[in-house]
Amino acid sequence: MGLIFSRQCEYALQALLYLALKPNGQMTSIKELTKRLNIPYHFLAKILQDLAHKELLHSLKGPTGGFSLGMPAQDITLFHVVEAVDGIGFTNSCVLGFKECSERNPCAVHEKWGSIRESVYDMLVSKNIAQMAREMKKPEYKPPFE
Amino acid sequence: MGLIFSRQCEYALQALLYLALKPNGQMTSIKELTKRLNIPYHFLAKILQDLAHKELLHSLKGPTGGFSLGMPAQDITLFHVVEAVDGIGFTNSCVLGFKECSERNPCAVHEKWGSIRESVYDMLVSKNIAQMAREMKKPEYKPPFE
DNA sequence: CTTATTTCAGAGTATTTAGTCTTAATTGGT
DNA sequence: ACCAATTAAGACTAAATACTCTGAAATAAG
Repeated sequence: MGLIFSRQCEYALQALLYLALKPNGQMTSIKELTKRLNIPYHFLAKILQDLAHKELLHSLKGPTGGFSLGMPAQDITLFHVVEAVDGIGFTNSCVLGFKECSERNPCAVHEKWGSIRESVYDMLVSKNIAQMAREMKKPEYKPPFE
Repeated sequence: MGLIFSRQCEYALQALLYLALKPNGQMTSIKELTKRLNIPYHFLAKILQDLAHKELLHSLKGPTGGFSLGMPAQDITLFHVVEAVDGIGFTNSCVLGFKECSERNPCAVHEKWGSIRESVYDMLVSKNIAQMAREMKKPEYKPPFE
């Protein structure tokens, strides 16, 4: 049912966005994240663990421990996250599910879908989470983590 | 993993397209369909059964029985099929998974995604399976059912 | 050194989606 | 009437995804 991205990926994006709003290097606990983002505790823990392995996050144990971004927020695009969590199979698969779909051998919506796919790709690479976090700070935006 | 549509939906689309190439009212057996489309027999049987319940297909038992389109091919759009099989949740859900995402309270990619979603919708309603089937008949197009 | 707090790791459960199997019902042809 | 071919139906298994639980390891603070 998840539209394009898995729920896991959505949660990852939400968490990274939340962390991007924090002062540089400040650690944030899973507890705080799940409380604000309304994501199941242990599930989020798994996801963050995974993101740490993939170096998108830095983690520290013990009291005062938690997670922080593994690199500058402006260097992390939506694409990075999606790639890390869901993979990028969508960039070359046929909407109708035909295995043999290609330029030479297109399905009936091959071209139309091609341009839509480009738009999606553009959206993913043109947005970094620093920008996005800033936009979400605007007063008229009531963030999901409130 | 399924890009946008479930595998079930992809199979349904492929089957309907195949049937749209058949002379009006001619019955086609599951056996023929699975052979040509390379879809697991019993799974396709379930899917077709379901499409028959939803009146997109007409079915007949017995020898010479099988399935045929439940209405003229030019009246069936991609949207009809997707709606029947997967539902149309994608028309109003947030890419980032925020529940509260709306015009008043947009996420950081709300507008960009909005226009992409419109393109997808356009693609789905502008194509009927008669057209699509015709395009697939072109000699340079090697259909998936060969 | 002890303790409280936190992530880490791995096993376990639940739900959904994908796919299978078996038996019954229908129907055309002989 | 009979037979063979076909869909109908429902229970079943498999795999993927979503989510939970428990115990261990790290570490900051007293």
